[in-house]
Amino acid sequence: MEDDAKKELIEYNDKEFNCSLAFALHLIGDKYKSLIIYHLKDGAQRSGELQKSITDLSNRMFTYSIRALEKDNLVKRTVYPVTPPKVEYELTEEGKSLIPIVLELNKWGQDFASKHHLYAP
Amino acid sequence: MEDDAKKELIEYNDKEFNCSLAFALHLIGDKYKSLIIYHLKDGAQRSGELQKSITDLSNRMFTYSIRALEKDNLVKRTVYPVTPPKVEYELTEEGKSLIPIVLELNKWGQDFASKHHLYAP
DNA sequence: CGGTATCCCCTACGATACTG
DNA sequence: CAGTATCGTAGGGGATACCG
Repeated sequence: MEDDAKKELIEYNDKEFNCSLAFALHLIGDKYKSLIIYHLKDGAQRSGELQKSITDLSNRMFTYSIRALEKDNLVKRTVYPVTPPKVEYELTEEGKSLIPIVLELNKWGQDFASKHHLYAP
Repeated sequence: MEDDAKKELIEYNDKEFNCSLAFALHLIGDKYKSLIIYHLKDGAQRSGELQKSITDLSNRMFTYSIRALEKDNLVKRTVYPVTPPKVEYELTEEGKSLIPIVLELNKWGQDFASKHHLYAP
């Protein structure tokens, strides 16, 4: 029973999760969060660079996603008091613990796309 | 570059994905799909049992999610022509390849919840 | 028992414009 | 350069009722 799915209730920010898997997906499951984590895997990145590195990531959704990751203590934000402003983001230790999972999921997606010949010419 | 994120375009069901990670999340990232995969990890299950095993899973969302998984060739559906009707679901080989990832993600969620003392008494 | 159909809501997400 | 504000949309998701 130890490593089985816990049925115990998880409470987080006034929300409830019946399963740790559902909870994990809440933290990183939406469209851009895991992409951000992926792109931060090799170290801190400047805000603009990070945003540009992710295709189709609008400024609005970037802010939205990175703020959520920050709140959840997966990403750390550092502001340098210079002009023009400079902001860097990097993974926290807890955020880094997600890297292997994200890498695996990415690889799985690659394999699936290759097997089914989904890559456009 | 081999195991890096491919920038190549993935086309799937009239949708486009710029990253294999985003694509993978499209396949299993929403609220219940990964939970279904998790609960099928030990073998085939009868429809009703499977549905009941997942807390808060409505009949409607169960059908919706399992149909999508079926279309994506991650789950196989077997109908037994008896009365009353009996239907079983099981992971395909491709679906099984997701088990380790889902297990890891589940464990990660457990660890996070434990560290932050999120488990309700 | 297993599944579909309808109605409706909420929110993740997009586009655009604007501030320090 | 970094971020916020506002408006608008699509679809994931809940509740309920109904078929073979």
